[in-house]
Amino acid sequence: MDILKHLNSQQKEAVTSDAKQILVLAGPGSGKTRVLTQRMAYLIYEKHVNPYQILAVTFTNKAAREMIARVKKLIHAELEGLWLGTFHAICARILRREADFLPVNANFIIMDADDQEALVKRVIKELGMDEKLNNPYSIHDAISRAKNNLLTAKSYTAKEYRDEVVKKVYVRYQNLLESTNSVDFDDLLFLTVRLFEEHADIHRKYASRFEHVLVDEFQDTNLAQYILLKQFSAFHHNLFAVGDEDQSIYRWRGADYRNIQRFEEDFPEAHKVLLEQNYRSTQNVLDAARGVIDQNPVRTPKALFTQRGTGQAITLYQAVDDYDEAAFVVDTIQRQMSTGEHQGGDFAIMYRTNAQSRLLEEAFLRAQIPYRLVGAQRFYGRREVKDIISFLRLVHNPEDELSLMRVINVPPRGIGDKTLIALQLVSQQKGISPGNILLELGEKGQESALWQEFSNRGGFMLADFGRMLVRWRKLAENAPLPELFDLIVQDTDYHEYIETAGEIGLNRWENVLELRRLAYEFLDSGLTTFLETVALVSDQDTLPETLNAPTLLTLHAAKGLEFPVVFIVGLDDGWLPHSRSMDDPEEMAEERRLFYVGITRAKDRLYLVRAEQRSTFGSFSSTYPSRFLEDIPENLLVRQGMVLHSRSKPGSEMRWESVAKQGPSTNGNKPIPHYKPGMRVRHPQWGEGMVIETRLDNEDEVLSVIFENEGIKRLSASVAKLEIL
DNA sequence: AAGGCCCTTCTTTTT
DNA sequence: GAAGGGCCTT
Repeated sequence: MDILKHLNSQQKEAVTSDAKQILVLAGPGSGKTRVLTQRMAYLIYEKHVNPYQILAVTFTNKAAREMIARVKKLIHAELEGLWLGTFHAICARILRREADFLPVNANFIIMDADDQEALVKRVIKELGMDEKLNNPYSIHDAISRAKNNLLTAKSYTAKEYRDEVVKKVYVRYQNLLESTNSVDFDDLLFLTVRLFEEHADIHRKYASRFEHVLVDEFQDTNLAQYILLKQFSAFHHNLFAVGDEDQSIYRWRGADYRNIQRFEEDFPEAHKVLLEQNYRSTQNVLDAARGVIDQNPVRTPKALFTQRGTGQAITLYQAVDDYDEAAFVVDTIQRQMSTGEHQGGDFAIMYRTNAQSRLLEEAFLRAQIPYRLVGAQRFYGRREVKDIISFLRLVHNPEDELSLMRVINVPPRGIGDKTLIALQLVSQQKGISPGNILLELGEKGQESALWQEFSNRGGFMLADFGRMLVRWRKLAENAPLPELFDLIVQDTDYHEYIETAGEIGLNRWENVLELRRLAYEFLDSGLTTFLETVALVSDQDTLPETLNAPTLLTLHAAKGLEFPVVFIVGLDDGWLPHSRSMDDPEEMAEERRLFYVGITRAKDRLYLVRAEQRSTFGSFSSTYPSRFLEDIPENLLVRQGMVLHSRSKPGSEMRWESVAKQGPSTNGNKPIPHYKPGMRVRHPQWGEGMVIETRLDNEDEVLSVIFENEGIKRLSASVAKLEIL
């Protein structure tokens, strides 16, 4: 039977096992996704399990989509009724169906990270606490952790003063969520667990349906998710988990790789399979990865091997500074693309923090090489995108106060502090939510009993906005989403608003159009689905699949992906490992796993890059090489770039290959600055501009020029054909 | 009410 | 080196 054809014996063992609980410990590149998809195909095709009775959980929507496609291909059939998605998406689906038993109704809004923090901030203010002393981020973090450990506000125990603060905020925070018909990310899981605990009949309904439960990336489940898995499989007890302790990188989000050990304790009969053959990387890459991960104390030892041969040496490039780091990456890519050795999509550049992408992006722009940037936050966190989504959320759920407050005066429509205070006051007195007050004013205008509660001017302004809201809601009832989208943009003059905002170089309107394009994909499914999808997108979901270009992404976002050529940049102590992880051994171990994940993404070629100096907000500071670099056997490495100076450890004899820079400007001439700040110049594409800064970078001159229509651009004098005016 | 200016403060990772 | 907050002026 061809479903099993391309499997090795360990994989086959996992796919066809008759055991009820199966734990597959799968090293990187060992065919974990393949095992998962073939297992599903095997169950359906061979064991005649109805897809309707299968539940599979992945970590990203992208992984879910890919998995569905692969299973379909294997069995040449549709997968009617199969449930496959992220924990959050699956829980949202259940909660909407069973909303009768929840503190919110089926139209609930899902709060994203920004919303959550804003809400916490609001509560802190409301309770008269000092924001400086009670960092909203960390309080929200504590609340989130509590929820992931299944602690309600009531059951949250306060041992120290800080816990009391958290508890107080938690109570009010949860109240606000309920009264505005919202849930946060963590509630999706927590409410489902409680729903099952408190309603045996509902629990039975789902548990008896799901004859087989499968889960990917099991090492990154938190307590709530682990309990959910047990609940889902409580009737048939068929639980198939795939994971790898060494790739656990979400501890800070409540994930606990010890769930793997817990699984073995909870299900002593479980069948355990180790996948150790790696099909992805060369031996050199695997040896480097192993050198790094072997330093972690608590782990199941795995003997990863490959038949792909030794492969090329790993390049360790030491840059002068972070500009040089970016230049090295882009030069190397440019060279390998021009020789035809690789195409754009073969490359990935990974870093620890999102901020590190900036210089890389600029370098790619300068070299005129398109690139793909992975990161949902970068799009959905944009002000204009959040604004439009807030309007839509308001249409969907007028009680969503956070959205209302966000956009009630965007663009400015004369609703200021005074009017808002009045609105809050009336809302409290009458027990009507601000959104519903607006709707009432919008519908009845001066006829409304509420009219007299407001000042003349305030009343008119609020009623104006209310009228728009009423109109939008009416349209939303039967018109397709893009039509609603357009009406909102039109009614609010949003285009004009962002175009006249006077910010240079920001293509805000393009982001709005991009969001509109996205809305088109929801012609049939409508507003609710759109908002839910938007709330639950993961970073990896934003990877433009069709563009064959180098990919920029964080190490976290890299999990589960692979690339022929991988650059890991910023290998300096304080960046990787990150400075925030320095004083906790558990966090340090996680940083190491993060590096391990990065290394093992590489199929053929691995570049490790660090910079002797980095600009951390404005000022340059020197760095030390990442401590993890010491754990890579020297014989795997070829060192390039600048020579380590006195700060390197005495006695560590290192071979450095001095390489001529092969940028476009290698001509041996000593550079003389040609440009001065204040000069007027003309660029062939961008037109006239003024030089605001120049600096000599290796053999080239780097200019910052402000263009009339393009804003500030950084360019290299040797590449940009500038004309001095 | 709104916009401009200067100040600080901060930057992990994300479903 | 950006973004938000506070304070000023119009």
